[in-house]
Amino acid sequence: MAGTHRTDPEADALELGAVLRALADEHRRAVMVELAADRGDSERGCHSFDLPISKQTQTHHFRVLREAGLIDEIDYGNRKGIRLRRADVERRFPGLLALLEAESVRRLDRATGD
Amino acid sequence: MAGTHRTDPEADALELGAVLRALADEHRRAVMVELAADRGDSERGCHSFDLPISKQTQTHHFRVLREAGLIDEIDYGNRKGIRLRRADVERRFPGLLALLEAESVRRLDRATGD
DNA sequence: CTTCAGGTACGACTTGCATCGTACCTGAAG
DNA sequence: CTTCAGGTACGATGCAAGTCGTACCTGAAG
Repeated sequence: MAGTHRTDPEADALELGAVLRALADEHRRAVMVELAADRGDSERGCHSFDLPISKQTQTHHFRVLREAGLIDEIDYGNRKGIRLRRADVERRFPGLLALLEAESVRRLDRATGD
Repeated sequence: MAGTHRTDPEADALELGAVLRALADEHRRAVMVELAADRGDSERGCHSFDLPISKQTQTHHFRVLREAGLIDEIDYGNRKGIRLRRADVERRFPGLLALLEAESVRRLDRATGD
């Protein structure tokens, strides 16, 4: 628990434009859909999303999500942790995470039986 | 009432990605914020949004909104009408329009007293 | 120490897209 | 008919952004 938390914008300073631009990208949205569906809000390694892109690009995407105020990045020096800012996002944009969670269900439905 | 309605995707075929990409643009989001705030859902001319862009670009933006399934375009040949697909959007993405309406309130607050 | 995996910084490349110029269409008004 | 405003089609342009290559840093394991 020696991680340094990096939280960019304050809770009530989140801008809708930045959030929507962040969610417009397919890979970033995939990350947010997974995070929104995990009700436990467990800290996740950025390696656990299986993104089909290079690690430099992943760094870029997680930075965008952090600067939009959607996630925290916990820096362990060597590793990095990702955590959804559920309370802040839900307070500023109530219902947004529910939309992403619904998308998760929709994807699972498409995966099993169509 | 001789307008030809142009409705692109069916109600349950709206894709979250297309919707978020459409809302990521500042001008398109301004249009949607106004539409979401108008509970009367009156048909509006695309001239009534005071967008600081050329008419060709406006044509482009309204096309994106229509293809995303957010609005209908009523073609009068000479003119054009814009109408929010409130019921369809609300059924497919419950809470989304509320987020946009909240943004409208936030903008009004910023305009009057900060 | 060396080695290695995870992550970042910087730069280059490429794609997407917002924007507009030109030309054309449509319907209404003179 | 002509004129004009609203709208579209097509192409060109400029900029933002996603992507990756190279190099470097950090901490853990041998």
